[in-house]
Amino acid sequence: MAQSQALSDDIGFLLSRVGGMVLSAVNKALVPTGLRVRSYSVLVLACEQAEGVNQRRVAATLGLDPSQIVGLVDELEERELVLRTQDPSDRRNKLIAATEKGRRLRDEAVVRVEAAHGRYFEGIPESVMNDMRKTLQKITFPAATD
Amino acid sequence: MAQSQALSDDIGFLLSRVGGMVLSAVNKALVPTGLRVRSYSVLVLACEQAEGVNQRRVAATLGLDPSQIVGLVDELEERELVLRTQDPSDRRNKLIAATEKGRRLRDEAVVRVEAAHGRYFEGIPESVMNDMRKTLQKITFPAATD
DNA sequence: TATTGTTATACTCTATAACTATA
DNA sequence: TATAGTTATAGAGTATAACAATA
Repeated sequence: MAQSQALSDDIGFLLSRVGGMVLSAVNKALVPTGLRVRSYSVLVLACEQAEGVNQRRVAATLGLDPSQIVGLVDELEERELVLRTQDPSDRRNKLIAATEKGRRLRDEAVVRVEAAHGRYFEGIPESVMNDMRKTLQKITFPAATD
Repeated sequence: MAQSQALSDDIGFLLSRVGGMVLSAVNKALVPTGLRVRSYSVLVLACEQAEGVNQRRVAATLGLDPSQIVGLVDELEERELVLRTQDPSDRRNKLIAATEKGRRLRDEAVVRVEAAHGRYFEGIPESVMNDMRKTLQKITFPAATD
């Protein structure tokens, strides 16, 4: 069966292909905000916890090397969208927390991102989207047993 | 609803994330063949049609710019895995066709790729995988109304 | 000794424009 | 003039190793 499988039936090919399409569409949709997918993702994570997230956790969630987070946070910090503070309980940690300005930009950006997604996923049944979401979450975060 | 959505529920994020994971796993699995995902994909397409595919079609299927195909085909041609011949019916076209050596390497590579996929997708119900495959195909190739 | 964040570097991938040959 | 392939180049993303501060 592997022998006769066409490339267009290959699930890995399809995932990478659609992932790439969505990524570049979202990058285009984000142009007016001055964000890109990477910096947008960091900002969204910073908004999720009032006390802030440490860079290690951001790196793990995004699947990036911690060294790549530095520049992204630098950029957001310069625009005053996030604050980088030292964790008092462990001074090696830095906590990245969104500012009010950051939250406002995130809200605007989320709308743009959703609109970009819409173009790709409209017409697909809700149940199929939910199954796909759960499957992808299981693969991305195997620890979370849900 | 958009406002409260966490990044880990974002379907675009999940697709890009898993797409990237699979891509890099497949690249690692392909090391013994001397292929990478890109050149592997071109080889598989070249095997699909005995008469060969033109580079424009390869570019469209892979979602790449035609200029990026040139180097990939060069590489495969140097290893005698494909032949690049001129289409007699339209001499602007070049047809990329797999050699016997190319087909043998493809067969070996497919096995490695399937094994790499297995690690990510094992335990996911067949029906869910089929729905996901169909959904992704619909997004990638909207023309094929299937 | 191990961990967080940082810096630096080299490599791959991506996007774009311009050129040639054919139609 | 339009299309297939090619070349060249700049920018973005990726991977790795080494370092300082802290635990």
